[in-house]
Amino acid sequence: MVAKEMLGKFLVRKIGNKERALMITEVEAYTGKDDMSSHAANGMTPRNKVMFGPPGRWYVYFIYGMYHCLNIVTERDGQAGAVLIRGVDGISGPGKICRDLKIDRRLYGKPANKRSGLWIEDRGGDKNKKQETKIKKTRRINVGGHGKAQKRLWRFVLA
DNA sequence: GCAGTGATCATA
DNA sequence: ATGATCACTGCC
Repeated sequence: MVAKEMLGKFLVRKIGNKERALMITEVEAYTGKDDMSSHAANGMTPRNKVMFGPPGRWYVYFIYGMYHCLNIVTERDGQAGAVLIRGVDGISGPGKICRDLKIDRRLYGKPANKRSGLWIEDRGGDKNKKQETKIKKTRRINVGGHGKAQKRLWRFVLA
């Protein structure tokens, strides 16, 4: 699973001429119709369609009337799947990350690269391997759905 | 524990 | 057009 490989990498946000790089500490994986807790569980809609597209693009959605959440598409074109970035160094909670980094629907469907102003860098080197042992797996937070999907250990946290 | 808040989606 | 739901947060 791609999700845990993202732990320890850096989320870099460019605002104006300033860059902020924050280590990713908490993620959750979501897939498609085999995952009842996923936005993509019931097929493609205008909101989730980027999840079905090629990987490496941002899936940003607005929720509860006041927060955005940031995901990156991870599965091959045609296969729904994304990883929700729930926590970075110094900020915990997907809503707060988007608020602090000024992430909103304008990034929806944009690629993760410098051009879009939001991307991921691997600055870890060998450190990542040591962190492997410190990754905790838990159930996902606040997901709907039922049974098996809720019990999946698809939340990964860096200790 | 739960209110606040509005887009999204199924239903019609 | 309407109503239920929601991958959240902050305050109680």
